[in-house]
Amino acid sequence: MNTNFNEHISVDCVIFGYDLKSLKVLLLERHLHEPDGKELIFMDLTLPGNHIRNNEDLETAAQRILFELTGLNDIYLEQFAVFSDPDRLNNPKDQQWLTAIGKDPETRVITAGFFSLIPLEKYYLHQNDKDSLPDWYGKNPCWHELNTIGSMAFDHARVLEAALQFLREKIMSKPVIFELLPEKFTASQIQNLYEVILGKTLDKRNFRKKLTNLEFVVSLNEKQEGVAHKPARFYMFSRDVYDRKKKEKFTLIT
Amino acid sequence: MNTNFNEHISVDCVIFGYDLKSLKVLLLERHLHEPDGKELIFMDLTLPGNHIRNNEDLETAAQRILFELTGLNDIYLEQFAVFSDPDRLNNPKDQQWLTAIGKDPETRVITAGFFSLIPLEKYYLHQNDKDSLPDWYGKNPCWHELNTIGSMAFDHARVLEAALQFLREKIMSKPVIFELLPEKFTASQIQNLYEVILGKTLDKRNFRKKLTNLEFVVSLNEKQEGVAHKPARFYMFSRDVYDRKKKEKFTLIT
DNA sequence: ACAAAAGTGTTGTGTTTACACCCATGA
DNA sequence: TCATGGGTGTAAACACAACACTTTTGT
Repeated sequence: MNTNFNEHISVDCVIFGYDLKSLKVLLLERHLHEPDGKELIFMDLTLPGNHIRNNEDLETAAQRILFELTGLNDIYLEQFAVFSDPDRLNNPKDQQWLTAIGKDPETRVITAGFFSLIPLEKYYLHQNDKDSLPDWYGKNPCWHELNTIGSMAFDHARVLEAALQFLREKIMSKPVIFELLPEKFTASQIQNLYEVILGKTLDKRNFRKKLTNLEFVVSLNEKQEGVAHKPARFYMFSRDVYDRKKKEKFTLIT
Repeated sequence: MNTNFNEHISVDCVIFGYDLKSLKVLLLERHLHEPDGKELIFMDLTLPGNHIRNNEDLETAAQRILFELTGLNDIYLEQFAVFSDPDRLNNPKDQQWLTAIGKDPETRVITAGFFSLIPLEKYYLHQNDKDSLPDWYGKNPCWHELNTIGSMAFDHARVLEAALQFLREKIMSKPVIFELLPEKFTASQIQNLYEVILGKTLDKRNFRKKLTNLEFVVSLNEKQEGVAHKPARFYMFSRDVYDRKKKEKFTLIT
């Protein structure tokens, strides 16, 4: 087994981030230029992704590719689906692009979707140099608001939609919500996060009742400062306590 | 794109069946003979699986392969995980077998696991002719009790374990349990099925209370006949009603 | 008459929902 | 003193867990 790229298998990463206001997703730009000159033919958006190497696990590949394209390092990644439609790269734009970067547009490629959640404040994206990079390389990694995303490459709109659905189901049964929050967060922040993910509003009093009843959400003796209203108390998630009493079910929402 | 086999991508199917007593899984035998003669070198068990064709969706491939190997036709299949460890085919036995059937044992292969549930009584497996088939072809499809399974090919023990875990989680939130039952079933039959899948016993009265409260489980005016005890009432699952009121949550178990 | 499995209700406890007002801070 | 979001309690409805005896059938 060698370290070449496997031309049939790729990974794509859907990285969700939360800035204490809205849910965002990490995307790159895909550019296509005239073969000779600098003329831009089109630009659209793409998930960070690429082909795996033959000696790599899918997850290792996803970690590597994400790092290469965006500078994000060593973050929790989880595979959530595989996209295997034989026609998934057959839109005219995609065929044109594949041909332009020197690939055989007929090659069958399946992709594994990976998903991750990070608190925006904690990570910095590196910026690559748009103009010196070849067309096959994703440009300008950026966070995008979920509901204002333009045209996407390949079947990435579908991949994103599936990831969002996966996220919605996952937060109902596993404590992944905390991956999106800063270490210390207020009750309203976590409630707002649920609301933006699920797209519905929740009752404040009932939500807080449940929150404060969870033993693994520990209330700190620390409050917001410098806000123009009654300062809110901070909480944090204790994975220790959670692991110790996994049995207790995770129902912040019903 | 062509119809050749893709040497990097395979599918494996974990088909669970229930015979109103215990949970079973569908396996084939993998044989390895001396290159010349009829001498059997080893035999172990394998999930039904094979490589996909380049013009096939993963699910289409799984359907085709399952049919070719076992005769099962047009059954509900769902992808549940991908197995991509670069060393997944590197056990000595597997390397020997791959070489013997004329494959390059160094080729990287990832496999998509598919999973299905069927009521045993409704399906017949075709029997293939062990002795006239080449070694690369799975032999003698059979239902095996889950807790008496011998040595398995490749990483199939892991695949099976993952499928079982997936099933345990899935029955808690989706009405897939009914896929394992005959159209008409009794309360004890469905309770026993939960018990064998989850590996724990449930309270009869509480279970039946919940069962009869589900609007999409309709109670029939029909009873068992010829049993040496009080005959039990039959129920059936109405997908119609379920689809109409998806909102109501699916909790036969807590 | 016996064996075998079906069927059935109550009570205490915890969980969910719905709902409206006062509080602390900075500007 | 105003605007902003923080913070709190109760009652009614419902869901859950624990628990033991009677019924119907075939043999």
